[in-house]
Amino acid sequence: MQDWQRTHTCGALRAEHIGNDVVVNGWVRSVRDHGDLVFVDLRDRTGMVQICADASSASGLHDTLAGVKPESVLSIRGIVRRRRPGMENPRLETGSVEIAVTRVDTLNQCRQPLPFQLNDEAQMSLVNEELRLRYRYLDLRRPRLYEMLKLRHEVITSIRSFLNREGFLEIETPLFTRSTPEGARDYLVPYRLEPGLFYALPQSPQQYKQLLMVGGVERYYQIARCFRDEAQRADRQPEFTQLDLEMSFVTQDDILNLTEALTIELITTHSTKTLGSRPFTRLTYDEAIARYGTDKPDLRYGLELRDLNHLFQDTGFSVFRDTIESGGFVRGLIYPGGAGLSRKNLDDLTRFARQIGAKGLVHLAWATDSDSEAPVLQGPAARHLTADEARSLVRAMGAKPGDLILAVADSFRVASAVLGRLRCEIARHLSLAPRDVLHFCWVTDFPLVEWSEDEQRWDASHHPFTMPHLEDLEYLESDPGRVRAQCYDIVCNGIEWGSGSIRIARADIQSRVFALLGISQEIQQERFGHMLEAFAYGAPPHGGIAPGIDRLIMLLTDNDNIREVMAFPKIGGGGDPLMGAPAPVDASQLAELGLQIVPRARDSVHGGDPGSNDRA
RNA sequence: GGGGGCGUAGCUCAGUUGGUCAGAGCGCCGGCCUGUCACGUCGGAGGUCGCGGGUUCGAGUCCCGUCGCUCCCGCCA
Repeated sequence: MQDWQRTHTCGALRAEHIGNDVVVNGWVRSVRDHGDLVFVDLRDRTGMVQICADASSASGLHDTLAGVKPESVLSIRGIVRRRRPGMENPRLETGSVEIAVTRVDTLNQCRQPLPFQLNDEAQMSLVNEELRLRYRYLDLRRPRLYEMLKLRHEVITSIRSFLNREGFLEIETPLFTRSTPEGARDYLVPYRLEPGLFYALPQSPQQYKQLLMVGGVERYYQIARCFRDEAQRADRQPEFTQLDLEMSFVTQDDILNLTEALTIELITTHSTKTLGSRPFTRLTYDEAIARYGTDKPDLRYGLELRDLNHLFQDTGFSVFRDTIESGGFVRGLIYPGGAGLSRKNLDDLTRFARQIGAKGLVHLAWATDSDSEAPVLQGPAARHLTADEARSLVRAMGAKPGDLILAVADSFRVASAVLGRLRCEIARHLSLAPRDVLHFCWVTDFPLVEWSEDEQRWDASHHPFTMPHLEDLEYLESDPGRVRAQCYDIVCNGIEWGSGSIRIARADIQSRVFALLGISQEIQQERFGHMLEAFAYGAPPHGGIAPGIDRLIMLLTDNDNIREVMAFPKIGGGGDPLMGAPAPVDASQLAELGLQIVPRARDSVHGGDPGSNDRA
């Protein structure tokens, strides 16, 4: 053992170590120089301990210590001693003791100044994220980041332990695979041996896991990296991690029950948060849209949507009547206590509704000095409603005096979507969602296909291998829109955490679905021939699910930014400011791959702006 | 592809109608300080106001363009 090597970790020292001759290694968090007395806080991943030197008892060492720079790496030898009475620091685990230094080894002096003050959490929460990611190795020294990485590791460990107990095999699948034009844009990898051919990075291991089922594995899982070249959001990254799992000889309920048991174990083990419901609430897709206006409802609060068509069939208010006559819907939502909202607040809500696609937003404030027998409603639409209509409206909505009733008249889809978004907005304004509750629910029975206006064809709402409900099979050709899929999402607090389905394991059904999706025999064979062929050799009934690991850690740590729960995330355009990726490659590499770069018409390939953001 | 926000010292920010507006806090450098833990205190250095162009006697400020980050819509089977 080298004499600089530690005998204890910084965070481990306690009163019981008083008198011990110890060596600790770590990073300097701060230096407090009092002239003839100097304190250094030394930090490793286990915690922090105070080092103390004074001029009389340790003169050369005192000078060394006083000159050391924050974030330098030191080895400190010394005697653990009790702090003087009144000088204990209750905010430190090691706060009852300190180390009286007898030797200082500077293992690595830190260059100054630092790009940001990583010992100041208040400031770090404001520091430009690109800068933090460019110096991610410094950012990661913050205890908060270490705790996140540790939690992520422990959650994944629990997942493995649970699924191993349940008889699953963890199996790796290839990262170099073939492009499938469905779904998101692929990341492509050129094939050197035959220019013009490309691998694609998998958007998910979907096809491989199904082939594992055909291969008789029966229970598979993987902590799988997935790649999608799509626009980013606060909760999306070009590469992200899913718990991918698949099971054979199971029904939808088997998968839901297993996933639910796993989820409950993860939450109760790794969080102090309360589960919103046990067993998890189950909603069909139709119910979710009808009650919450979205297929990923936040169930931590009520505020359900209501249908109002039956009240306004013959109303004199033409906006409502015309919508209903032309097959549309009038739907409503309550803003509790919202009658007192200012004109500006109401304008903001209306603008918000328009932004999402509503033609307008009807708002009716119930004056507090009127009762439910003769409710006085105020708002631009109020004069169009009869007293009877006002009375039945407040009853149907379950409103109270002082509430604001919001209504949208449009197609069922648009009215629901707009009010669903307004529902979240209202809950945010009123802080209705408790931070310490995780309300998981299942949303089931999604439509198998959705009509795409853009492409004028039916589109798979999950993916083309999703099994229809057997009792709906007869409508597959005659009325595709009413066919429900054996498909499910697990949703938590308004966030889609994972989705899955029972897969089609019969070639005849698969062909009918492909036909519905407008995928010709030729295309079927070209793109999915390997799958169809596999299914013709004895495929077991199977299905699975893929919950997002990153999103789970976000939920557990109250982060709304996915970059905060990954060690080395990418910034907006998919760039990595630390590695400098993506980057140009040598002409010889391109030549070997048979690739030629065609500059964009607008600018040169690397015609960036030299004044900003260039790396040292 | 579209919309909003941001870009001034190492970091976080202020800078009004264009005219001592190149500023603050923290950090950094130097001095002093024996009980601090957001140490204190005295002094100092540090700026192509993202970049380019325009208007003007004069631009951090106004206009045009551009680059970057960020949030949202589209997109993400």
